[in-house]
Amino acid sequence: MSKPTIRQLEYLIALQETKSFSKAAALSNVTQSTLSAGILDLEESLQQRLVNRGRKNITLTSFGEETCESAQKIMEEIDHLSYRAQAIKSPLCGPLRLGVIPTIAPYFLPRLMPRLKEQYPALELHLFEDISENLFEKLRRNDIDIALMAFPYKTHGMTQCPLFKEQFFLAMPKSLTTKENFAKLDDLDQQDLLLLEDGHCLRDHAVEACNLQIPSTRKAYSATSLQTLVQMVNNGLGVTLLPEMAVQTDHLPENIKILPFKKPQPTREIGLVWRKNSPKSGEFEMLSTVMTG
Amino acid sequence: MSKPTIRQLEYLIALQETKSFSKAAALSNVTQSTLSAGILDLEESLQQRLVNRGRKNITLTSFGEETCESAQKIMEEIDHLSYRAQAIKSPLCGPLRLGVIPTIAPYFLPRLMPRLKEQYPALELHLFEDISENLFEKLRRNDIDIALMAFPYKTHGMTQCPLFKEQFFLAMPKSLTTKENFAKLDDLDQQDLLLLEDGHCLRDHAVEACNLQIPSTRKAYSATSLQTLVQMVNNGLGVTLLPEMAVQTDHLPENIKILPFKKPQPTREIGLVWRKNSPKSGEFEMLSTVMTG
DNA sequence: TATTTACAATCGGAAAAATCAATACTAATT
DNA sequence: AATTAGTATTGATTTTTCCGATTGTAAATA
Repeated sequence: MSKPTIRQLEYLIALQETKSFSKAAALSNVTQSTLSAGILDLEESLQQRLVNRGRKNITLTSFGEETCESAQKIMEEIDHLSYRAQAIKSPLCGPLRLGVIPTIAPYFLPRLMPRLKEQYPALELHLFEDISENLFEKLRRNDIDIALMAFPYKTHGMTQCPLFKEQFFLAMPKSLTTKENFAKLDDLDQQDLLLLEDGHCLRDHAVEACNLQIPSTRKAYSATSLQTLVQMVNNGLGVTLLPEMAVQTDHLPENIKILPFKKPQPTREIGLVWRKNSPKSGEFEMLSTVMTG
Repeated sequence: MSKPTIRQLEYLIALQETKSFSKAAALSNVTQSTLSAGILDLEESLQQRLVNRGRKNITLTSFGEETCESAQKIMEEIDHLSYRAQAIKSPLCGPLRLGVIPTIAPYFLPRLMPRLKEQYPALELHLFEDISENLFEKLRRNDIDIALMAFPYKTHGMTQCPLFKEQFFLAMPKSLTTKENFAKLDDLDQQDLLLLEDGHCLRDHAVEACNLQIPSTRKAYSATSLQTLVQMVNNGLGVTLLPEMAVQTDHLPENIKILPFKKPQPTREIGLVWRKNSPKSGEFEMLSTVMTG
């Protein structure tokens, strides 16, 4: 009544993948006899058949499938173990798939990349620009390792790591001059507020921050990027909210005037999101300090 | 650069528990030299120190702790594996800790136990009666294996297995005679509705079902068990809602009249809850069929 | 029907590993 | 300096793993 072996569990996984003892053996880099014996041992130690040995093709029993799932979990955990051991010695090294929302990417990445290159020259950053919803889905499916996005956003089963808050500014055409040097939230719904199209969290956060009811008729004015939005404001079509980083970085057109808000200032929070069980969690913490620093 | 061994991970866990190579060795039923070599091998294969070897006492490095957590997950998964292999051959056998809420236990268990004894004579049922909140906590802490309770109730990270719905009946003193043979939900807030004390989900479900605002002043009337509540109704102190099983089973006092509700009938759902990753999930499914059948 | 094919199980021996018992080593304590 | 309390090391022994060759068996083919 001994315990299953990691090797035996590997054999079982290979067997499930190949549905053949000989192929599974090749996959596991052992001879067929070894794998056969290994599986028999496993069945012996569990006192349960794992494989239906048909003449033409073999299948796993339902308990075999169940066992295989556990085996995969175990192998995954072991891989994580080894990965982390490696990552301690040379963290943030090799490929890393980073998702970024469109209202952050063009402003934050140019600042980030040089610093990252300097501190972690071996890091291969693969970028994916998409809206929060899609990034979240990509995270869940392990299509990306980590996402840079704006909160509040519910990310179940993930770790959220807030980096910093930034305030929104009012961008208006110079023609709409006021003597005021500050905008007030109350003023907003009286004017033509231009927003990004649906799906951009910036839109939601702006709406939320300003406590506005946006009638769907306004959708006619929605734009697909902040740059476009700025152009629309420049042409006198209305006003909009711009996040701090867009104001600092963008080469803004002539005809645009930026006003800060009086308190309460509308803000959004920028942060990282990753799967709670990611083996790279430790490295992501380090990444976050590069991003805040 | 080989892979960690299950045995090595066991050694590490023993080491964390005992903080001593010799004691850990004894715990693992090997000699001190074996365990020492095992840990060294593990450190070698991960290329990382796992143990701070102080003269007086040893500690795990932070990576050692991290590795130990993974090791525990792995061991747990392996235990599950072995347990399930065993459980297939003789399911629902041995000790099982079942939590039951007080508004179900006295009515349902007398019906359940004989059938359970018949179908699974080797099952050792240990019963824990408590309110939903505490049962949930006991589940989380693995103080019980499974709970029988009433829905809706949010049980995060658990599997809910609904068994059946039961309707509520109105229990009133015979003195309050109406010509009606049915009660209506609208009638309720005009009368003295007696409820269980706070914490009982029956109270919440009744309130919810009847769409009532219960002023806290009514608390004066609250009782600690359905039996007590029935006595209060019997003494003409008011009316109450009783679940179907209480009506069917209880030897109700003379002075009480039971009325069914007109549609929409208020109901509650009875079901099982267990940890999603419980190795006994398969057996619990079987248990549920005994309970519905 | 006889033969071939395809595949898993089994066997015996060799290589690798895990383990033990004894011993060496090291720092703190007496 | 001797003792103590702990871990590391060593060499022999047992156990496990693995290979290569062989056997066994049902299906496919001739």
